[in-house]
Amino acid sequence: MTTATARRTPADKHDERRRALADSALRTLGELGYARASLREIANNSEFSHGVVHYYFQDKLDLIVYCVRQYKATCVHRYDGVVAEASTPVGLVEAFADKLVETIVDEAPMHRLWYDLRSQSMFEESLREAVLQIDQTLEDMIWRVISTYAGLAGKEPAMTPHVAYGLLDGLFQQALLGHLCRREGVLDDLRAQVVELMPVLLAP
Amino acid sequence: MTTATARRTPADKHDERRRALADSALRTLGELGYARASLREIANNSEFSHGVVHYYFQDKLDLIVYCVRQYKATCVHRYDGVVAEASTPVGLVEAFADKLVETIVDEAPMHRLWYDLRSQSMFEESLREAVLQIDQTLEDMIWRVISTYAGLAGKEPAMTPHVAYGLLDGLFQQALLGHLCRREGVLDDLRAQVVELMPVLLAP
DNA sequence: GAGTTCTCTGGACAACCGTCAAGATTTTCC
DNA sequence: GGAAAATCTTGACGGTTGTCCAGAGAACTC
Repeated sequence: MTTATARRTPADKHDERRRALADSALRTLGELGYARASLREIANNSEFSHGVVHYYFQDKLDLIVYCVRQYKATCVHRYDGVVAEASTPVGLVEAFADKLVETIVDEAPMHRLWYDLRSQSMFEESLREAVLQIDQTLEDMIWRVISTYAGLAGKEPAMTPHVAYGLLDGLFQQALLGHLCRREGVLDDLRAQVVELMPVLLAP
Repeated sequence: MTTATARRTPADKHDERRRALADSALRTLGELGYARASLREIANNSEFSHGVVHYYFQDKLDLIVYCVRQYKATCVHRYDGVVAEASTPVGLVEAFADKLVETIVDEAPMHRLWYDLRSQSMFEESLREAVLQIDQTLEDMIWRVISTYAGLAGKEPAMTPHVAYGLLDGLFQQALLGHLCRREGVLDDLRAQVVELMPVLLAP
């Protein structure tokens, strides 16, 4: 009770603990993937013991889904700055492409985890609700970029948000795999690809 | 030795056995995914016992990689007919879009397995070589469609094979997930999306 | 048809998994 | 400060996994 930050209720503390545990789990999940990250390994890479997981989460799937949702929350506003600070169409596109590249460099483990989970949801029905929600959020995020870009260019988007997201996601996924394989030039390629693709997404 | 087909060497028979085992394994893998398909489950869904796997394959990963390569071989010529029979640009595009939809309907388990394995290769380095090879083969397959399409239309492709494949793969993956979630209209959407996208892939 | 090689079975193994619960430890509250 | 509630540790459990192996069975050679 010595600091001003100690004014939290027990429920808040409980949530805070869940977040901390999920944070540790995300690191391990990003390193090992969904299948090979055991609860013991997750706990080992954290300050907790392996039994505490079932105090804060019902089971492994509950933990995973919570982790994924938490990751979504930190991820969804990554391009807000790009949108806010852009003043020209070309400037927006280049800042966006740079940010995509930066994302791959800085957060490759998190994103391979995301693709892992999305693939798992094709088999595991209980993952689908969370995955579809996150996918929708990412689509919205991309759409904020594209509609802003269209506004700056004085044109209309030529595609639905869903299609635009699907196209960009395809390129991003390809670049992520290439980056993890330490292929030369994939990041520059991605930047160039995005700069070239974005005008195509607008109606002439 | 009563039939004409019995003229195989022991080595051939060994390979044939490997193929049969891999065939069974592919079915189970398509149903359960890479992580949850155990060797026992794979053997149970086949005519073999679980011990025989290590007679024909070094370990689980060896089996998986062999399966993936075998799947590639059956998959890589799926669109050859479309390319061969097309006589007009629009006809090619529509036949191609139809075939993509048919692929999702008929072979959803195989394709979710493919995306599962590609995601796993982001974590497991030993999978990458096979995955990159297959990805390249699929890219070549797509490129045969697109370059034929460009020829029929009397234009030039506006993108590299890599980019074109990335874009289409993004849409395909999205549609596959939607199909597995039993979303209404995803297949019709995919068809329309492809028909709309293909002209964009050509230079004006 | 005996002997050799190939093929396959089924059980055993050590390791690991998710889950749980009993009890130790800490925190909270009066 | 002591009771009550919360948080956490530790060890155990039943089950599953990949792998290995001794030996049964089949196929082939001479």
